[in-house]
Amino acid sequence: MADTRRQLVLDAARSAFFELGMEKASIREIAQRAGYTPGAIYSYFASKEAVYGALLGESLDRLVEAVQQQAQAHTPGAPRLHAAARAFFDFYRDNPRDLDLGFYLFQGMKPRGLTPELNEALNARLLESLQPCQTELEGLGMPAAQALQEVTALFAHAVGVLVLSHTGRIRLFRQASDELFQRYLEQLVARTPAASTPPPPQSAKPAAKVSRK
Amino acid sequence: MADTRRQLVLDAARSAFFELGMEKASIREIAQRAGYTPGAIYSYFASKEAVYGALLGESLDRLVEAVQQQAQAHTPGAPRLHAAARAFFDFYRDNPRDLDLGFYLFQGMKPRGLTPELNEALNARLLESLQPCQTELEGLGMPAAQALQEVTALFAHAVGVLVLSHTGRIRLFRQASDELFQRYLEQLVARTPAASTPPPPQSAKPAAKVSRK
Amino acid sequence: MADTRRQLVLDAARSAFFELGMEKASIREIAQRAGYTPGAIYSYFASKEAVYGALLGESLDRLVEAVQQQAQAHTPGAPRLHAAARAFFDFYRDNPRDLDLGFYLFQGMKPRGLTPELNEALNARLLESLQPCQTELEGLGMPAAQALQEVTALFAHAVGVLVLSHTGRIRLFRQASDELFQRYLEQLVARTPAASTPPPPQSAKPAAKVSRK
Amino acid sequence: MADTRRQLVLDAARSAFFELGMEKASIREIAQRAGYTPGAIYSYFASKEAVYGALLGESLDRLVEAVQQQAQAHTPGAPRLHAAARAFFDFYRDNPRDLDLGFYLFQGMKPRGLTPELNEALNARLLESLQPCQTELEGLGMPAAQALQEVTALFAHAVGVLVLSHTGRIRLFRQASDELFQRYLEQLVARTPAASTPPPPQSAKPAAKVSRK
DNA sequence: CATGAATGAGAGTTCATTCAT
DNA sequence: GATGAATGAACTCTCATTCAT
Repeated sequence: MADTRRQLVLDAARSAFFELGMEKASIREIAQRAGYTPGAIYSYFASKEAVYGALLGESLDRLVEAVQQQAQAHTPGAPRLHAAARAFFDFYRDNPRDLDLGFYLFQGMKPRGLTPELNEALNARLLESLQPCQTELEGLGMPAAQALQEVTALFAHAVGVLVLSHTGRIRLFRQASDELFQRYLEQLVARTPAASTPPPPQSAKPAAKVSRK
Repeated sequence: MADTRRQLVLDAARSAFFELGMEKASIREIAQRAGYTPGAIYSYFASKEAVYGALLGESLDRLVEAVQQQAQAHTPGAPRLHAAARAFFDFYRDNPRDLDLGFYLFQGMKPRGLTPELNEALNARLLESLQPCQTELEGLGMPAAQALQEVTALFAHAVGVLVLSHTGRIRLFRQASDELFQRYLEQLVARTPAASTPPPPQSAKPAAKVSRK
Repeated sequence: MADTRRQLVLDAARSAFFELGMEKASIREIAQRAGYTPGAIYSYFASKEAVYGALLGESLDRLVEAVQQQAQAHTPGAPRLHAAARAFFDFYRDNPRDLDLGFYLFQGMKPRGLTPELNEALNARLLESLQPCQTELEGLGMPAAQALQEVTALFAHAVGVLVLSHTGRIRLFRQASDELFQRYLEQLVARTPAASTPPPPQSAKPAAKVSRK
Repeated sequence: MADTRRQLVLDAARSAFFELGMEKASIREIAQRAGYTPGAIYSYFASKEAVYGALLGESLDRLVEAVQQQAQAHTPGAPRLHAAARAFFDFYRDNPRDLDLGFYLFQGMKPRGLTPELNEALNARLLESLQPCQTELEGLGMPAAQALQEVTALFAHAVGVLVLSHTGRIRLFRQASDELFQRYLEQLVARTPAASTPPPPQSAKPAAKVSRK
């Protein structure tokens, strides 16, 4: 019951943020959309920043789910790597406000909203979203350390292309972001040992997890 | 004379922004640092957003100069490509506030600050900063169209790594941004036809310019 | 049973007030410390001001007890006068928040919290706390009317020194509050007729009570 | 010109505070009385607390002046001591809100409004208001150290009686504050060596100043 | 008796911007 | 060109209190 109403606030916050952007999505605006008075918001969240922390948490949940769903829908090996990486990219391409959310969190948030615990949880979800790529790269015979490097580079490339696309700067170069990312993916696979050879029999030992140790 | 004073305001704005960040660099603060009262700023700039537009223009000027200086200091071919690309990357790595400036422009700015004319000028400078890379890739035998693709990807990759680094997210992966970008550069050179072979005699025909036509 | 719970709330209120001061000791805070929700407080008290009224009642109870205990522990006459007066002074010196409580009542409270009945009860307790001083002064041969004057002055002096001490203003004068009050006491005794002569045989007629008639 | 308007704000603040008390004298209320919008107040004062700091400063100025004026109107010695001490007492008896002002400052103010410099200045004024009493006591042959003790005690007594009077508690004792304070003064003079004898010829050496060294 | 949810009023403060002088 | 004063709208957040359940 309380969760339902908290969700109501969160939905209002998301809609406000998606329509108006960060600057205009004030507590007043959120409250109004939720059918509340401003003070009521503080029954559910300790501060405005906390609202955005929760919003980002949701966003990352959706991301993780999108990636895992796509990964499971494909066979292991290069196809599944493609699927996972593209799912990550497509998620933000199709939901650019979720990208904004992530940027905002790490730029403007005050310590109160982004507690160490929340930060930890958000980081964990981010790593989780990239875990399928790591797993597949290792499944293709890439050593764990190198796979981690490649995943990081993949993440960076995706973010870069998305930012260019989101800010419209990519038009300067008359390039399409999809193709750009696609080409990067193909180059990555080309660099991967077993990618062009038939995949080895399913390894009994599970791939090393992406983790901060 | 008027230009001198406008520059004074701009210097004050830069120092305010670099020290205090976007949120705290108010018109009041800028005026005070320039030795003016708030109203006076509006003699030189139409709005706060216009100030930041001008600030970004300056920033891109410095970027272009940094890249060209590094490019000229090296021999043509792969070494010069490296130099130009790294100069681009290092500029933002060493001056993260300039990166913020670029992001801010495309996220928070009202139309009033980013007029089409200014936008045009800013775009032109951005392309100019990447022109040396384009030139070198073509010098290494890469067709102009493909070189443009690669420059775009290079730009995207740099931005992605910089964002990861700037937001601290790269620590999650225990990776160093310099190495990450360096590796990308090496892969790019490896993909380039004449890069490992001795450079062909200086082409009489100048490389196609990066442009929006 | 209901009294027990009311006492629970009162204990929570006292701890909140003593730790956080008047401004920060909100109904929310009190409720939380009592293990209740804010609304529940209103089952026991009509308003926040009423809580503080009750708190002050308790405080005065403790004061009366402290004074009486000290007075009984000494022989009648000047020593017992000293003991009673000092007990009054020391109570507030050692518990400055109780002093705040008294001030708050007469400065910020709305009529609702300080009903005439409560006011009556609080006044009665205050007079009770000073009764031992009155009794002793009369025991020393001072006429009742004059003793009342002296008790009033003693009360005023104690309050004055306490306020100076509590607000730190006494430091301006490089004086110690204890000595200041002690000197006043000694002067009072010196003014009292029989104070230096042996006390007369215990009067059969009890001393006139401090009262508002 | 700016000073005139600052004074306007200060007058509005004083009237708001005197009529409504501290709690209800909000920035909005002050601004309205001054004919301003709330934001305009911050052109003159850094914070609400700063307004009250200035208000107290004014109050102490009036106090100092009242005391000095009364002192100069009387002959030196016991009469002038009486005059100065009574002027101090009467000032707060007749302007009880000024007493509130002083209490508020040292109880609730945040550091921002009560800077060390302001605190210093306020303390200096307070000492200044008591200086005439110190001077007269020394003129009556009292050693400087003892005179300081007596001035402190006098100050404390005055404050105590004023508080009792202001909070109405004095009625409990059916005493009049004026008489109470008057009697204290007479006792003080009686304790003073040369007070009943004709005053000595004007001392060439000026009396030691009340100071914190 | 107690909850939990919500209100409504108000708090202090900030800031880009305007405009008469 | 520059000032200085002021606006007006917004901001986040706090809190005593109410009331249906």
